[in-house]
Amino acid sequence: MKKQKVSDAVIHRLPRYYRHLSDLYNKGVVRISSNSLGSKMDITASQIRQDLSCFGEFGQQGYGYNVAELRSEIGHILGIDKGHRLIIIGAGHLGHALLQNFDFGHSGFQVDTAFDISPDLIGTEIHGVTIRSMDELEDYVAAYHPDVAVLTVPQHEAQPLADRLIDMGIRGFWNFTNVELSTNVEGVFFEDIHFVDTLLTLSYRISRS
Amino acid sequence: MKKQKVSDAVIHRLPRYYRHLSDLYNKGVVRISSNSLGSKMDITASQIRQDLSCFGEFGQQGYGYNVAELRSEIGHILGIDKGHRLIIIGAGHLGHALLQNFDFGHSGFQVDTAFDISPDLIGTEIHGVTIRSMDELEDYVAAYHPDVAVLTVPQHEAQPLADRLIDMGIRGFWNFTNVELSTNVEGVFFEDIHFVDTLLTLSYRISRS
DNA sequence: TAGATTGTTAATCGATTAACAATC
DNA sequence: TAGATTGTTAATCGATTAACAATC
Repeated sequence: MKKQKVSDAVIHRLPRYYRHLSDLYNKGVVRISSNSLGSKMDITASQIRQDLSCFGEFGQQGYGYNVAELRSEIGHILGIDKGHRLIIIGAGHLGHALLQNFDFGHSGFQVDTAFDISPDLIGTEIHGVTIRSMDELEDYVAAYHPDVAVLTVPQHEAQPLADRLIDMGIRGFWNFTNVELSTNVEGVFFEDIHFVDTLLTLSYRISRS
Repeated sequence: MKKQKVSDAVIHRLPRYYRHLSDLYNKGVVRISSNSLGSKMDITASQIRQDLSCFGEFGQQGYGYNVAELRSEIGHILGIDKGHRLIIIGAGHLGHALLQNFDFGHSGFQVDTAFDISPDLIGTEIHGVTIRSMDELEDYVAAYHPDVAVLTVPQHEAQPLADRLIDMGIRGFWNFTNVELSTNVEGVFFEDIHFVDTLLTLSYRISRS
């Protein structure tokens, strides 16, 4: 096992490995070689073995990898078994959609609660999750210290809100507003979902074919 | 101007350039050097000049780039002025959220119509867009040939639906289901939004800090 | 003109692929 | 045992950065 900094390229492939292995697992496939997994995922066998070698030795010569085992190892590397907890800030259409459709448990996250400013929503439940007033945010975070905040708020509120939450100790942001968040606090991570960017990439591709 | 295949890395940075230039433009900034833009975006000036050189010469020695002009050039490269048209398939929570919150026009797209199977939704309007029955899909696409389909349908329906739409002539898919779509038809592009993957990346990062 | 900054060529760095000894 | 397939080292490829002549 090599012990070096794991590159972003590798990190971004991990969820994809996990997804494909889960797929095989659900189909009842027991073992797979880097070669077959590679053709399924359309990457080289070399790359798979190289990627995995960042984290350990999970295969067996002459046999390949046990699907259930490799899946669980990668899940572990991704922190799926850490019991991370998150709060959702903004229960508008998008927050609502996430609460209703997204299987957080599947990624090892537990949704603690949601916050909104709308009096109509405060006190109601969506998919078993209580919507609280933004006024309770400070107290709630202080009492239960969730790990991650999901931001589905208006664009201009995102950065000041993130700064507030970082002060309260939140370490991860799943950011659905179309701004790039930043901080100089160590150990805080942002995952920005830029819908616009992906649509523009698509626009680029269909524009020149 | 070099004329080679533009790498994926470059293509994925284009929307980000566009976003930052729009930002500067809205703030009234008239000119910017690759150096200042680089520090704003946290990339090297070299990379910016190298990236832009794939598409033409947009700057002026000793001056830098005119913000409005460069923004408009990149918008043009991205196909923002092509008048692409799209349809939304699935008007559940997520489709609804996109219709209500997402400014398609901003990316140069026009939302033609949406489709759903729910009798409660069919015939209603969301944000000025009519929801039609899935039964009308074939006829509608044949008559108006939209360019892109947004898929916010259940996972297992995504690939067969995509195949159908490709047959009808759709060239681009903005896919919000958690499966990787594929086809062997030439000139069809998929932009898969994997919510799970990004959340798992975040999980990875907060798990080891 | 002098200073600034481009576009491009060359150098470096890192990521992907190939090769192969080790071994199940 | 023979065949298959790993983990790792070496080779290649491509992307990023540095350098600089051209020139506004």
